[in-house]
Amino acid sequence: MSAARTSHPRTRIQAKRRGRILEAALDVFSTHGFRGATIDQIAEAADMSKPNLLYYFRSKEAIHHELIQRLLDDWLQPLRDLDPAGDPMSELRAYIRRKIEMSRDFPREGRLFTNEILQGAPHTLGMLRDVLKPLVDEKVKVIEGWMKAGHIVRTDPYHLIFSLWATTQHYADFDVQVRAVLGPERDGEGRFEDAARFLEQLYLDGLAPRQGGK
Amino acid sequence: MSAARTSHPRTRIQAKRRGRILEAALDVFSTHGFRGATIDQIAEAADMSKPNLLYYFRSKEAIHHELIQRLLDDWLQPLRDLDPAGDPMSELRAYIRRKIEMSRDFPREGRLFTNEILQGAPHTLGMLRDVLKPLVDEKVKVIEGWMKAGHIVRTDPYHLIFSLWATTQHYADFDVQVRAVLGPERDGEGRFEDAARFLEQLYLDGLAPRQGGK
DNA sequence: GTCTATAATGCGATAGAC
DNA sequence: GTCTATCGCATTATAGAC
Repeated sequence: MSAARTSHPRTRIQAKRRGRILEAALDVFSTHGFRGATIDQIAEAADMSKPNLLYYFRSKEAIHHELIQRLLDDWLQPLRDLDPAGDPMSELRAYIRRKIEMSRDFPREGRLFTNEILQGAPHTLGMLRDVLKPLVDEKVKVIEGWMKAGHIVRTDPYHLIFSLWATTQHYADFDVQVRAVLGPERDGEGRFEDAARFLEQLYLDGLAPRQGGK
Repeated sequence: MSAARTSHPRTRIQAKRRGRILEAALDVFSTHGFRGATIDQIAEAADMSKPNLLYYFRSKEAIHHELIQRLLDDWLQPLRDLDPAGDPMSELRAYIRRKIEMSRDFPREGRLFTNEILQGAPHTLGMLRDVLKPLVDEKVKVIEGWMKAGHIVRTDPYHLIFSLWATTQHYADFDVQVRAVLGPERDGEGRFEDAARFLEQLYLDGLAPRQGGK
């Protein structure tokens, strides 16, 4: 069969090999960026020859494109899960927990996106407008609802979301720096738990309605 | 004279040309990363030929190295300026303001560092340990002093600093995303002022000592 | 489907004239 | 100091045998 290069492989064996390539590509793209990554590196990581890899994907760009598309949905799931009917403080706490867990368990995915955005989102700008912005706009309305109901203090909901993204994503993107600063004496997975606790305190205290109520 | 390649050019004309190269290189490295940048691009941006550029710098890596070294000091200045004798809330507010202004006025410098850290700090790891960590350790002690004196709530000072870095740096690194989400209707330099106000509110309210005491 | 070989281009760096 | 020309290697992608 000669349909290996389509996005929808017909056979199980093709799906499996494409999956192995994507897994290897995630490794390489996330640490070297798109241009810094080479097909050779990806092929070696996927344990196959370069021409063989290019039998499954038309080009380096095609691999990157499919990777971005597949991962964006997962990446936004915590924000999608923000429940308008839930208790605001519990929802925020759950969101922070989920995002910190993702930085701990899937740092490569985060770095892939950061690399992409940092370089001006050349392959992703359309998705930012068509997928990301509508979702954020929707959740901003949820947050504004909580503010009007007096459950959390009034503030700029867009910048609140940016701030949540930035603080949680930091532990994936700047992992090297975080570990260098914490030093060997505090090295270990505990930093993620410490981060979650700190961020819960910061956001939950910072957003709790004031007693005096303005 | 044949000393153009040393780090300390003797003549004014050499310093000027090297400066023009570094300015162009900042542009290119900050948007494409080290490996994504080409000497051709830098040379064109500096309006000189590639061999001419390589007369002033031994190699692509030498340009990058000097850029990182020159900028790190500026980059850490706001943290250095954190005054143990100052009012904690005013010091934090000033720090946030300074960092947001830097993201607005010097976004390329921020992206240069983020690119570098994201890729595992291959050229910078030593500086993180020798320069960054000692400075952070020193300022952590300052913050701990404020906590013990009851001026701000007790929390993890390392993660507080990470959080401040992440939230302020976000507006340089993720500028494309921020603008895509805010949309054309909120596009304009106002986003930096909005960000500063939001962050002041978050941190100052979140860190203010509770009325009931601990 | 997978391989070896190689085409085609991009890129860092140098040679050598002026 | 600056240029044109070019070397040498890396890298993307393809050709064609098996």
